[in-house]
Amino acid sequence: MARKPVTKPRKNASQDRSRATVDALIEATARILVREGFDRASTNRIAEVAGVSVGSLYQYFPGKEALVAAVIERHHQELMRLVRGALAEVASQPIARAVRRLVAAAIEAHRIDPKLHRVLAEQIPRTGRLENVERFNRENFVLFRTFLEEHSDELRVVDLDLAAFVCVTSIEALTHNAVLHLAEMFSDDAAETLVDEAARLVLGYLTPTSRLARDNRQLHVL
Amino acid sequence: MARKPVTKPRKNASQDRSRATVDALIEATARILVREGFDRASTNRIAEVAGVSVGSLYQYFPGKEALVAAVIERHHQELMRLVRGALAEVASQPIARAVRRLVAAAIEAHRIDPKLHRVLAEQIPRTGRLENVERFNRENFVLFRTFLEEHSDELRVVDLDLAAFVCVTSIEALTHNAVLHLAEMFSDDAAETLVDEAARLVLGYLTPTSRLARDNRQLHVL
DNA sequence: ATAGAATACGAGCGATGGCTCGCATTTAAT
DNA sequence: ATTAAATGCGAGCCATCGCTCGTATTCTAT
Repeated sequence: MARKPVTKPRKNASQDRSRATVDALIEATARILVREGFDRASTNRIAEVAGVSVGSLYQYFPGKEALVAAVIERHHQELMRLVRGALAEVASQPIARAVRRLVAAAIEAHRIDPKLHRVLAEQIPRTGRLENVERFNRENFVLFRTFLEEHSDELRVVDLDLAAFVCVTSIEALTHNAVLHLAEMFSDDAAETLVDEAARLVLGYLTPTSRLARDNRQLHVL
Repeated sequence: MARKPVTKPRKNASQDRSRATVDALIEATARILVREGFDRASTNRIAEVAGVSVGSLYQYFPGKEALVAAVIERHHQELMRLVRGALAEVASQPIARAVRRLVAAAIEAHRIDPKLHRVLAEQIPRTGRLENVERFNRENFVLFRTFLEEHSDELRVVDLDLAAFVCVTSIEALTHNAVLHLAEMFSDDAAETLVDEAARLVLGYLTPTSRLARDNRQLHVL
């Protein structure tokens, strides 16, 4: 096929080549998922879009599920980087400020790649090996629970597990629905309103009324 | 095929026969969805389980999607019967009581057929004709919004659309996650705790602090 | 009893999808 | 330059799926 069997030593090594193939495959999977949906994401099509043959695909991935799982994994890593960052940054701040920041982070996270997020949430069968979506929320739960522990003196709730469940579930659902249903027309303005509302929701739930009133006053001053 | 071409006039009429076929098909679809998942629910398999031939299936349903849609529809009718009932019953009560009752209804609804609910939520591609799931939540939103309107004097929120979105989303997510993740080991006791928490969450969000304190006192007395 | 309408049947067509396997090309080592 | 390992290729196998259509059965009306 190569007219001139070019003897010139080519570029980089074999490990790089295969890595590129793998990356191309994951990227292609993501693109197809976003642009054509889960159903149209056949292994043949993925390979084609990746500019790679099906055979190569099966050298690196045991099947379609693994491809999708890789996409999910990559996406979740991005999200968690954001969330973890916000949590660290906020760990020692008063709870009112902290919660606001965390909600903001949740929204940011959902705005990273909304279309992909939507496909993953709506079209991926959460069956077999693809139930990892749950693990993702588990991690959020654990992180938020430790956050609550460190602020337990500011809270009125007793059962921290329960409280973490309530908060994480609510925030996730709110941001998720907001970003996905309002879709593209989700302005920075709308985002701010949502942060206010969500923060008020979980703060009212977490903190004693006295503290809530005081914090509200302080927030308005700032 | 019939050994004795029994001349005895049989029972009921043709309309009943076809109705039975349709019912059997819907029921079979639901059963397969629950027991084997969306992927294994092929039209052939559905017909087989329904004790009916594929041909008959296609006389009453234009395709697989329609079958699934019918199952969804039936399930949602049940849910909405519950929700609507609770809302009517509670329309004129003070908001603290009302919200508690509504949350309780949401949980009841999710406990009707959790396994089916789970499959519908997790495995059905929300694409094409099957996006009706969203319409369902739309209705909840509208119902709850009018509820808020009628209690607007008891609220501190200004934007009722926004408030309805926050409440419906949170309650739905909480009950959904609770019932599905805790699965079978979701005792009546756990349900009660959840009602408390969810009610506290949205009441704290909806009502002014003064009213909240007063209502809490009242609830404890009762 | 008979005819025609309604209902049911199920073998099989055409399409698609996941995946394999034998062979080609590229790279690294000698 | 030679060789073996690594990597890539893609036609095509096999299974499944959604769905059609010609035929058989049952029901209603007369």
